[in-house]
Amino acid sequence: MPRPTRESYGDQKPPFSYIALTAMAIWSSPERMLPLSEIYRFITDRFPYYRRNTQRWQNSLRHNLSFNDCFVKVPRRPDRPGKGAYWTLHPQAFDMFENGSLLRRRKRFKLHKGEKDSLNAELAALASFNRAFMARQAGGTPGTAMSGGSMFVTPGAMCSRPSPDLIDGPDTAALLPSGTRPRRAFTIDALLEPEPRSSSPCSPPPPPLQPHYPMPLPAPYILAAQRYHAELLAGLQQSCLPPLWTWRDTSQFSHYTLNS
DNA sequence: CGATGTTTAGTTAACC
DNA sequence: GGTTAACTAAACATCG
Repeated sequence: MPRPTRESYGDQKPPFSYIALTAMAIWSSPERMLPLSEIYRFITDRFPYYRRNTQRWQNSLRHNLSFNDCFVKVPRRPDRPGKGAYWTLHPQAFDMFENGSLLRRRKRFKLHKGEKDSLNAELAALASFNRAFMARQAGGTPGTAMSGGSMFVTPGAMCSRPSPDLIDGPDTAALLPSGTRPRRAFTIDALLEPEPRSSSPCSPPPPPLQPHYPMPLPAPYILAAQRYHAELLAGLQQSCLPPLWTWRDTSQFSHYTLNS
C-alpha cells in the first residue's frame, strides 16, 4: 500500500491523532510555540478534512491541550498582547512517539506531581512577571516602581524546594535543565541588569530560541521581558534534549519524524 | 460576547 | 476481560 501523500488525504481523515497534529504544528513554527488560533490554522491549511465540522475537532484539540502534560501553556510576552497563551511541547515529551513517528505514540506522557508543581510555579512566575511588567509600564515610572521584587521568587528557591509529598528521583523537582534555568531573580530589576556572560553547557543553542522581535527600539522593559521569556523557553526547549521534529519529505506529511 | 481553557464523562478500539 | 489511548460531547470558567 503506497504511502499516503499530503494530497492523497484530500477530504479523508489523516491518520494522525490530535496530539500528533498539534505537535506538528508547534514544531513547525520558528519559535516552537504557537497560539491556539495558529494551531488551528496549521491543521486546516494542510488537511482539508479539518475544514469541516470545526466545532467538533477544535473542542477535542483544546481538550487535548489541557488534558495532556505534553503540552505546556506559556504566557504571552507582555510586548505581544493578544488573546490566549502560547502552547509548546514539554521537552520530556519529545520521545513520546515511537521511533519518532507521529503515527504511533509510545505511551501517554504524564508528569509526576512534583514536576507538574515545579513547572506550574515557573509559569506562574512568568505570568506574574508579565503582569508586573504591564503595571509598571502603565505606571510610566521606569526603574522605580515595584523595586525590590519581593513579589517574585527566585528560580533557585522555586525549583530546588521539593514539595513535602514529593519523593521521586533527584530531578523531579527540577523540570528544567539546571544549566539553562534562569540564574537570576525573577525581578524586573534583576533582568534589567546586563546579561551575565556564561557559556551554555549545551551547544549550539537552537536558532528558534532567538527569534527577532519586530519592534521599534525596544525599551529596557521590553528587553527584560524578552530576556526573561527567552530564558524560560531555553529551559523548556533545551538544545541538550534530543531531536527536533521535522519531516523528511516535505511533500509527505505522513512522515513527520524525529531527527536522529 | 466569543475565543480560549479546564474538567468530567461516555464510547470505541487496540492491546496484553 | 482489564487496561489504556483516542475521540467526542458537554458544562463551565476565564479572559480580551
